[in-house]
Amino acid sequence: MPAARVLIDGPSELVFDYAIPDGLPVLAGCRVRVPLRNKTSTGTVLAVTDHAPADLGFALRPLHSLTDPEPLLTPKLLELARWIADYYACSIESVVRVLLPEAVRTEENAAKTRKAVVLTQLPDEETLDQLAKRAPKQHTILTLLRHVPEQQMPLTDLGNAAGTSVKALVAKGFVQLIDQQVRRDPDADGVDEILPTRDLPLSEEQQTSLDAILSSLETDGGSLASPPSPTRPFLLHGVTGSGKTEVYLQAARHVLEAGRTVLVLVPEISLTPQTVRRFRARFAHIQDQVAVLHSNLSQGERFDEWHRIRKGKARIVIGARSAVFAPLPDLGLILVDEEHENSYKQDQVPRYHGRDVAVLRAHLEGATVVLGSATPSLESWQNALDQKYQLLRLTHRADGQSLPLIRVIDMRLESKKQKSKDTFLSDRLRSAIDDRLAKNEQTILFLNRRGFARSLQCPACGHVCQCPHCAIALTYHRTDDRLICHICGHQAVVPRKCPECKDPSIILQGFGTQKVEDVFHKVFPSARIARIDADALRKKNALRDLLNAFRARKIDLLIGTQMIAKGLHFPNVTLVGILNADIGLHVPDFRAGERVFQLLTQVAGRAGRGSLEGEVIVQTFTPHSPSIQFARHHDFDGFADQELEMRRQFGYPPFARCALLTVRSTHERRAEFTLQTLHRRLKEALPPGIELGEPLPSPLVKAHGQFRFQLILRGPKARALTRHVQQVLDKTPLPEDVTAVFDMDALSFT
DNA sequence: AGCACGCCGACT
DNA sequence: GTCGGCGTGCTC
Repeated sequence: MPAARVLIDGPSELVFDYAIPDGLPVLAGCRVRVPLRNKTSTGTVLAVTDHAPADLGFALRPLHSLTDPEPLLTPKLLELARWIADYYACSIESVVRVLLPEAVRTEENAAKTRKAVVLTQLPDEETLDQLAKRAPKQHTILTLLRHVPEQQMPLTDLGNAAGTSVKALVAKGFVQLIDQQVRRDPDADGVDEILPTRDLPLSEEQQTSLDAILSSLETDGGSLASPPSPTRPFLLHGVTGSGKTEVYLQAARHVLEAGRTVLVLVPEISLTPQTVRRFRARFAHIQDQVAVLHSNLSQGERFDEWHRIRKGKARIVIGARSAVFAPLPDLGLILVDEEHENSYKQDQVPRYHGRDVAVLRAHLEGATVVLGSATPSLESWQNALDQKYQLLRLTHRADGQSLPLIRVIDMRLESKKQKSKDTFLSDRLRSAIDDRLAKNEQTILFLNRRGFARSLQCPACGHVCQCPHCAIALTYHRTDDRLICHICGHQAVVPRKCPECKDPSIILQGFGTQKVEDVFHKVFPSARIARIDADALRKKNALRDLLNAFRARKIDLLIGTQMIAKGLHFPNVTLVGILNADIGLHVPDFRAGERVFQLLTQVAGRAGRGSLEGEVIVQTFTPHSPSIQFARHHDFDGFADQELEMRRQFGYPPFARCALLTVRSTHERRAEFTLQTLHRRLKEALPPGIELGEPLPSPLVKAHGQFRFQLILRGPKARALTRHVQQVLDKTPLPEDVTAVFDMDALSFT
């Protein structure tokens, strides 16, 4: 008898086999109801076999029924899940959980309905006249219904007092009450009005890129007769403002016209609304076919969007990382915007990289994948150099503007000149801002730090206020007048005197967006200044409102963190100031230089996007660092060359695969000892080529009340690395209260 | 001896 | 997650 392997719903990872009753069309990916002990549970079929496993020693119980007639997961998505489980050393169950999120599985989230009144039979004129006199309310409702589309409207739209009148009309047989399905639209409150756009004329480079993408779509068919064959992924390297989006949009149009579907990945949830709007505007005639998928949707929204996508009602899906699993049928094109962004890597199990999964999914589905960036990751860049990816380049800005002029200011000289230790505004930047204010042009100031000031340090004894749960300094937040830990959120009151030496002159160190804002109000009293960072944006829609105000030129000076580095397009911005370019350059991470280069390039790209020329002023204490110098000359190739040389020399990615094994526990000794044990076992029978790092305390020794120890593994082949670690973990029971975490292709080493 | 409670492993 | 078996320990 055939059997089904079923993953039971719920937080546990139970997988059991069930017999399939005769005639029930159970396929892998189906949702089923199964007996579990003396109850009924729901679950997902992972696989179907012809015969039950032989050595069980008991008869399989038969599964009850299918919840949906068709499988919710396609064989290709299940294959993707198996690959991810294998590659990232996690259970297939954990991957299926992501493929088929809770909100999508839960039947309570199924279609939301509301009562609607529908006109069934209009009474004759005579009756109508009578109603007008005797029951004017009923008459009004009938006349209303006559003139609305489909002659129906939601009950609530008739006002709260309509109930009795409607009841009377139902009794007379003129109207009926029905349950109307309502779509829970995640973008509903974001849409003011969408003005349709048309394809823009393309530059020569854009046209060449588009042609290459389209020809790959043609050769790989999409015809039903021949299954599509995989094509090489494209790496679209386009300088900031070069019009990558226009290439995406036109490629998407061709795919949609060919009857296939499009998946668009953006690095952050906050970037989805603007992308959705751009696609809805371009595809205005089918704008209800645009769906949004990310982890901030409500359960209902998620349910509706997911099922709309699976049924082919939504043919364009836009979302963050997890949208890579969108159940699109006939997938033709995957666009990964800002492919270098680290946020594509999930920092929980399964620790997959959205970009890499996109490449694999495209391969499995015979779709074309385009990775776009102004600053490609060195991993993707090396793949292009190796001809694994096909490189497409946009070297000019679309509007013919030149890239902004970047000036580097040596803050060491500036400090001497101004005779102050915490200078953050150079004379050059100050006069540049004055100049823009006079010309009524806009400025963006970028600062890579949250909060009012970094830390609270005693000038007498050097004591720094630290978080009791995490080994980092607390950050002072002025609006709350509190110290807050940026790792765990712990809050503390500000001490009046030093907790160590009782000196009352404890002072604030460093500077954050709030302090910068304060100082700038004093230096530029006439300027309209606003601040954008995670703290200022707790309110819903705060980001959208602020950006709208900035676009409408109600703000002269925008101060912000990372957030304003990405994808924003403001034609009137002619000056971008980077206050502290060094931040992040001195962290213990081999990708530090790459991150600073990316950040500077992206932020600088916000300047001069309109008809006016842009200028960028970079303040730094290390003006000669390669990241800063190459960014200054807009020289991605030069940066990549020297950075790749360094990576090759030291055996870092992309020339080796790199993984991180972390052990956590509330007991410091237990965590350390467990990692040492794992290290010893990993060392025994270490496959050739794998380099095993020493067990060390994590750079952030303590976080969330747990002690962390880690080791780094490197090797030429990801699979060999994963397999070895998996084998050791499988046969090493962990002590109580100890967790081990394996992160393949780790991007963060803290 | 009889019963309450809580831990722990099994659930196909 | 949830059920039930079983051991512990307290009470009748």
